[in-house]
Amino acid sequence: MLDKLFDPELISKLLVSIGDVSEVTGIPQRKLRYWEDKKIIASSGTKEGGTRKFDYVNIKKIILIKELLDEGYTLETAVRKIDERIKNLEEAFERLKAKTDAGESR
Amino acid sequence: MLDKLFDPELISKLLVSIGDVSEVTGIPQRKLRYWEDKKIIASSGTKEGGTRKFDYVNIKKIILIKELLDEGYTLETAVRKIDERIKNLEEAFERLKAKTDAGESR
DNA sequence: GCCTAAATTGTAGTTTATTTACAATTTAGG
DNA sequence: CCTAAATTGTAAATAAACTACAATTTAGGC
Repeated sequence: MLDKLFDPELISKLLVSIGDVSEVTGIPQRKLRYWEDKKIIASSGTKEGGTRKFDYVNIKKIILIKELLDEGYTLETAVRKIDERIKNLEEAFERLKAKTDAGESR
Repeated sequence: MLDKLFDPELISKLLVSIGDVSEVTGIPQRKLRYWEDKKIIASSGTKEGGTRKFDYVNIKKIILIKELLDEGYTLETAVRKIDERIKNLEEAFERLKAKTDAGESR
């Protein structure tokens, strides 16, 4: 039972405002916008002319970058170092979503 | 590896605006506010005089209620029927968070 | 120490999103 | 048809976020 607890389909649809991402991660909004400009992170579900929204994977990415920056890496290096992990995370997510789509309990 | 994929600590901090919850669930904003007035759902992380934010569990609850309403149940009955499931969901969440806090990998 | 590129930050003015608080309307069942 | 539950409408006010300028700070190389 426990209906899946973590429903990847739903989790991937949870979009968080920049203000709340800033609170959760401890990264200032201004810096988040800068990182997005530099294509380091991406906002999603943002409608034309609307406000930014970040999803779970990108928020996780922000947290990982922050950790490496605190360890003294440059932005570029930090991003490169977590690149693989993020890729894995995304793929694992997609696999889980696909599996859910493919039926199973409700 | 795959650093936990679903980090319950993080997931429970993802707060979604009423507009986005409305989009995800298909329930009009007006109705969500009404349900909150009736104490059926709760918004969290809402700062005094600020805007509502909904967390994963409440969004899941909204979806479950919607399903039962579509099956013809009244609001009250729907809520009563999912009550147990939601309680289990919350508890499972807390257990997972506690386990994460208690150390383990990073 | 000085120079450069990277990294971060500041903010005014504008736009988008949400709120409250009033009330009206619709729906289901006895 | 009547009542209570359920839903909906909206104006005016407020909160939150946006952009687009540019300035500042930091880290390394020489």
